[in-house]
Amino acid sequence: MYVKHQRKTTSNSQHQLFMAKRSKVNQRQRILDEAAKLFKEKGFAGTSMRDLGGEVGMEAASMYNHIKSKDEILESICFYVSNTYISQLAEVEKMDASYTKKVETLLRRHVYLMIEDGAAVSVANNDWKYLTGDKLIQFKEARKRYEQGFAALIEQGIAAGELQPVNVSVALFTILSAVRWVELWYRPGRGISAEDLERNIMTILLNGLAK
Amino acid sequence: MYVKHQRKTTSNSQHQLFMAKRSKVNQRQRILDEAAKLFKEKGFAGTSMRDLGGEVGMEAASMYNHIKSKDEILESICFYVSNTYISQLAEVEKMDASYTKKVETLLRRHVYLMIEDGAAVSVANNDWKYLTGDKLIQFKEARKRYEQGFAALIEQGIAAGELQPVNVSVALFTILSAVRWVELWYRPGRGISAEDLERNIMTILLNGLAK
DNA sequence: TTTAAAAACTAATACCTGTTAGTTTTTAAA
DNA sequence: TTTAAAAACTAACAGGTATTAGTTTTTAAA
Repeated sequence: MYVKHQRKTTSNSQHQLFMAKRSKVNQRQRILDEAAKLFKEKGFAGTSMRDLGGEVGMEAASMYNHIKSKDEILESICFYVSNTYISQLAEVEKMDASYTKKVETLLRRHVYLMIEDGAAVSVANNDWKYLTGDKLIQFKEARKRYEQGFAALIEQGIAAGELQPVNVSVALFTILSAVRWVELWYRPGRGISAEDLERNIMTILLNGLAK
Repeated sequence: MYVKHQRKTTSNSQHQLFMAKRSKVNQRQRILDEAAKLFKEKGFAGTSMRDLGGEVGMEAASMYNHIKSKDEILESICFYVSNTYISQLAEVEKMDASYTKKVETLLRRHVYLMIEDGAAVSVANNDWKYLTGDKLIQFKEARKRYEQGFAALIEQGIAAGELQPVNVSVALFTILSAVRWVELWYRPGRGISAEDLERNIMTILLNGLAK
């Protein structure tokens, strides 16, 4: 996560086939991953560095060889999520398709990230408020950018007659919230596959519950 | 809130027209109200008793004349919300109406509580995890009871052919989540009235976004 | 095997936490 | 005006917080 799928750079030394198992970047990543899980479970303020150290298998103080501060951990997680969302928006905006299709695609990716990275998404959704100073401002701006881009798609869909003429803000937030339970509820093996889950959500939001 | 609309009991002494402005119950209620606002804003773990005292206009220690502990504040808020939800469910279950109408009514009341008591609902939604021991178990049970009651209405609606044959759990959580943004977003004077808000949400969830 | 950097440790820092004890002030009825 | 209870206060507690400094161990290349 956060530096997703970053692979070991094969060294130019022939003697070294694999990088150290405990390289700086990997340990940092482990700390971020465990932090996301713990923050999701107990909240940022409810998680101590000693808790986190316990989970990582390291003294709290030792983690400072890999991270700058507790705040920096939160920042890394939050901006990984916001950057991912914004990239997805940018990709969809470039698509050559109907607005319905664009909304559907963006929503699908939105849900997909929740399934893939539930803990990080949860932290970005719930603990962003503990960001401070510039970082707080930047995060709010990023979120606003995503929301406005998403809203624009809905608005254009309505203007083109593809979507119901509902209040755009209400539609946007209803959609974005409607999928938030995924992060709380979904676990593989809940009796429903990720595909079925996506399809059901799409049906409800696009076609409604009533017959 | 929590002891909603409890009115001053007119004393049997004729000399006393009004109760003291700072009676024990009122001060306690003020503490609970300010706590709900603060917990919503900064989280339970992120709010100190000194923060709360500052907001109430009282030393932290002085509040212990009115409350038992910080945990008890959280319990009062959470159970006020869960009790309200469960009463609403019980009322709707007694109704003589179609399942669509029942689902709609329950959802309307659900949204109404969010509009009326956003801070308390927010705390019950986000900070319940800081409840401990019995209280945590009881709260989870109450939530489960509400969710199962709500799910039963949807299930019966599907069985009666009134609602789309979607996965009941997905429908339930999509609906319950869909309205959660109200607590984060809605403020009177946002350019949309509570009635319009309710109507728009109902339209999207019952009829869908697509035309 | 030597060497030096990286990553772990222990100990200590200054500060913040919820809560209690004891005291003073406020309130409201006698 | 007296009295007693209620509600505020100050001071202190024991323990938790993130973080730093200094030291030892581990790692991996020379």
